[in-house]
Amino acid sequence: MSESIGFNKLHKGVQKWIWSQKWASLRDIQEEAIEPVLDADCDIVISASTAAGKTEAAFLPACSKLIGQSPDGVGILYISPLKALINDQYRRLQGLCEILGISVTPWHGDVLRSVKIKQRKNPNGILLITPESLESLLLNQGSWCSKAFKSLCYIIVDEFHAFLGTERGCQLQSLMHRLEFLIQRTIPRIALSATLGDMKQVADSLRPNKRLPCKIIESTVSHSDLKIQLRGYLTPAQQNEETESTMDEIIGDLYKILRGKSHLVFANSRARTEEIAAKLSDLCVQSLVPNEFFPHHGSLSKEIRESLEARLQKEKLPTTAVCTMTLELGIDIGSVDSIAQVTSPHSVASLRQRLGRSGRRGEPSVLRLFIPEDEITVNSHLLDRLRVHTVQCIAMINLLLKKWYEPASLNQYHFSTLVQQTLSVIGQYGGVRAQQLWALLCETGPFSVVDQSLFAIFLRGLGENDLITQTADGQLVLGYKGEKIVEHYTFYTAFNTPEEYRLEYNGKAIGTVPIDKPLVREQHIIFAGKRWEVLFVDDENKLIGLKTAKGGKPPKFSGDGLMVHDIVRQEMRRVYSEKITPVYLNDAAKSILKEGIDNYHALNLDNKQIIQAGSTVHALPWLGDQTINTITVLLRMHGLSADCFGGIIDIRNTTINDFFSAVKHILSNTKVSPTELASLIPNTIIEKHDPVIPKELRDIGYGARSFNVDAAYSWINRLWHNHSVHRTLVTSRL
DNA sequence: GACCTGCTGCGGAGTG
Repeated sequence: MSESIGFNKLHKGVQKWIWSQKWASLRDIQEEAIEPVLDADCDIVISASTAAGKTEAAFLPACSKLIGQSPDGVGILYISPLKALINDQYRRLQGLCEILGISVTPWHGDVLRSVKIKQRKNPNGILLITPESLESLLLNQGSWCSKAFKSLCYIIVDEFHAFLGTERGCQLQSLMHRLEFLIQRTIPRIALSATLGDMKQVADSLRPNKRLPCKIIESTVSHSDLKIQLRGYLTPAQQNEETESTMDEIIGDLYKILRGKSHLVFANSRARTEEIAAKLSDLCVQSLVPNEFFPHHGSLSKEIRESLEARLQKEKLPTTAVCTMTLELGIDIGSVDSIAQVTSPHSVASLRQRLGRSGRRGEPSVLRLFIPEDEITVNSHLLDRLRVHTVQCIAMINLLLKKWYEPASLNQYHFSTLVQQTLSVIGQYGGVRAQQLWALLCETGPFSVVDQSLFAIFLRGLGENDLITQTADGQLVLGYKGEKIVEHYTFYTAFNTPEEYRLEYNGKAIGTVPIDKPLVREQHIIFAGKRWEVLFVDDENKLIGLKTAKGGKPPKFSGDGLMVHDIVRQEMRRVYSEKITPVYLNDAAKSILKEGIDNYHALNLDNKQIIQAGSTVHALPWLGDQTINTITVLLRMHGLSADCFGGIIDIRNTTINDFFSAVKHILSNTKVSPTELASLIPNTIIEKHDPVIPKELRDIGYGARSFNVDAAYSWINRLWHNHSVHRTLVTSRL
C-alpha cells in the first residue's frame, strides 16, 4: 500500500478494513477512482470486467466521504438490476460498514417488511434497491423520499450496461432525474459497467441532460489469454430411428469433455437447455456416477436456481450448469474451468460476458463452440450451402478479438415507459399541469426526443383511454383506469410480464410455463433437468401439478428473435471473401467451412448480391437484421412476396428482371420514412403500455426502433447503380 | 429460430 497515493486520502476506518483484507495493493480502477469520488463534483463510469473490484472502487471512497459528511438520512443509494446482486453486495459490504458504523439496508420485493419499516423510521446509511422498488417509494412515499434523500451523497448503479437502450434503463434514468427534482439538487452518479464498446455512449446514458461532466475510469488490465475450439457437427440428411441425432452426438461429447470439473454450457434457449441437462444426467445415471449437470434459466423456481448457484460457488463438487442468459450477469458464482456454447451466440457482447465467467486464478479462458449444420442436398437452402452458422461464429470471434461490441440503440422514444412515468409522476404529486410534466420528463428528463406537440398527442391518448383526466383548473389527475393501473402491483415494472402457470411437485415450486403455450393432463415433459408427467391443470389458480415419470420433451417457451448487427454480417462476408480459415476449427468444422466458402465463390457472391434459384430470387446484402427487415418491408410494399431469415431475403415467384423493376420503382418514388413503414406492420403493440399509445405515436416509436431506412436505401441505390452499369456494358458489347 | 429482469398491501398462520 506504501506506493498508493489515494490510500492516504481514504478514511482511517476504510484503511483499516483494506489492511484486514491483506491486499498487496489497490487495483488500477480502485486507485484511480479515489480522488474523483471524494471530490464528488462529476459523474463517474467505472468500467472493468467481472471480479475486477468495481464495487470496492466505488464504495471505498464513497464510504470515506459519507463518514466525513455524516448526512441526515440515506447517504448512498445503490441501484441494481437483480435482487440476487443486492443480496450479494449486502453480504460483501457488511465487514467494511461494521467497522465504519454505517448501516446497510437491502430493499427489494423479497426483503422482510420489518427491515423496511426500520429504514422508514430512521433512514440512514447505504440503501441497496431495485429500480422497481425505487419506483414504488417515489410513487407511494414521495414526501418521505424528499426527507430521506435530502442529503444523499451518491447514486451508484451496478451492471449499468444491462440497462442501456432498454425500457427499464429509460425508467432508471427517469427515476434518478425525478429524485433530483424532488430534492432540488444534483447528485453525483457512479455507474459500474462491463467494458463493452463505446464508453462515451455509456456516459451519455448515465445523465442524458449532461448537467454534470462525466469521468470515465477504464481498467487497463488486459483479459487473460483465451483458448478457443470450434467443433463442427454434420446432421445427415437421411435420419432413421437408429442413428444418433446430432444433438445427442454433441451431448455425448459435452459429457466426455466436461465431466469431473466445473463449466457453464450456454444453449441459447430454455427448451434446449432442459434437453441437454436432462440427457447429460441420463449419461451420469448410465455410468453409475452422481449427477453433476443441472439446468439454470428464468422459468425455474428461485429455490432450484439458488441451490445450483450455491453449489457452483462452493467449488467442492464438479458442477456444470446448462444455462441461458441468467448466468451471464453479475451473480456471484465464482469462475468456472470452461465455457461451452452450443449453437451460435446471439451477439459479440454476450459472448464476451459469457467468457468473463471462465479463467480461474490467472488460467486462460476456455471457449468451446459446438455448431451443428445440416448435410447439403439438392434441396438445401442457400443458408445451409453457405454454412452461415459456422461463419457467423467465426465472424463473432474475430470481432471479439478486435474488442468490438454491438452498441446499444439509444435515443429511442420509449413511449411505453413514458406512460408509466407520466402516471407515476401524477400519482406522486396528486395533480400536475401538462407543461410541468413535459418539462420534467421530456425537456430536462430522459424523454428528450418527445417534443411538446408529440406530448400533446400522447396525453390526449391517455385521456381517451381514461388513464388521466383534466380538472377544471387545468391539472392532470389519474382517471378511473389510471388509478386501477397504478394501484396494481405490476405497475412498477417497465417491461412486459406475460401470465404464467406455476409448476408444482408435491406442493413444492419447480418453476413456471407461459400461459399461451398450454400443457395438458398426462403430457410428459422435461423440466428442471428431470422428467415429469402432468398430473392436473388448475386453470383457476394457474397451477400445474406434476408427478415423476419417464420420457418427454421440454415444454414450449415464448420469446422474440434477437438481432444480428451490420458489422457482424460484414465480417462474415470478409471471412468468405478472404477465405479465412482459423486455426481453432476441428477437422469437421474445417470441411464444413470449406463447403461454405467454396459455395460462396462458386455462386460468385463476391460480385453478386442477387441470384435466381428456381422461381425464387435471393438477395444477400450482408447487412444486419434491422436493415434486412427494412429492405424486406420496402420490397413487400412494392408487391413482392419477400421474406427474410438469417440475413438472406427470399423473394418467391419472381425473376431478377421483375425484382429490378421493383427496385427501380422504389427509387423513383419519394423516400419512405420509418413511421410510414411501421404503419404497414399489422401489429405494433409490443411493449407493456403500447395498447394505450395513439397509433400515430406507436408507429413513430416502432419505426425508429425497428428500421434503418438510410442503410436500406443506400444498399438499394448501390445495387441499382451496379445493375445499370452492368447492363450498359452488356448493351455496348452488342 | 427465439433471453432476462421485477412488484404492494393486507390478512392470517405460526412463533416467542
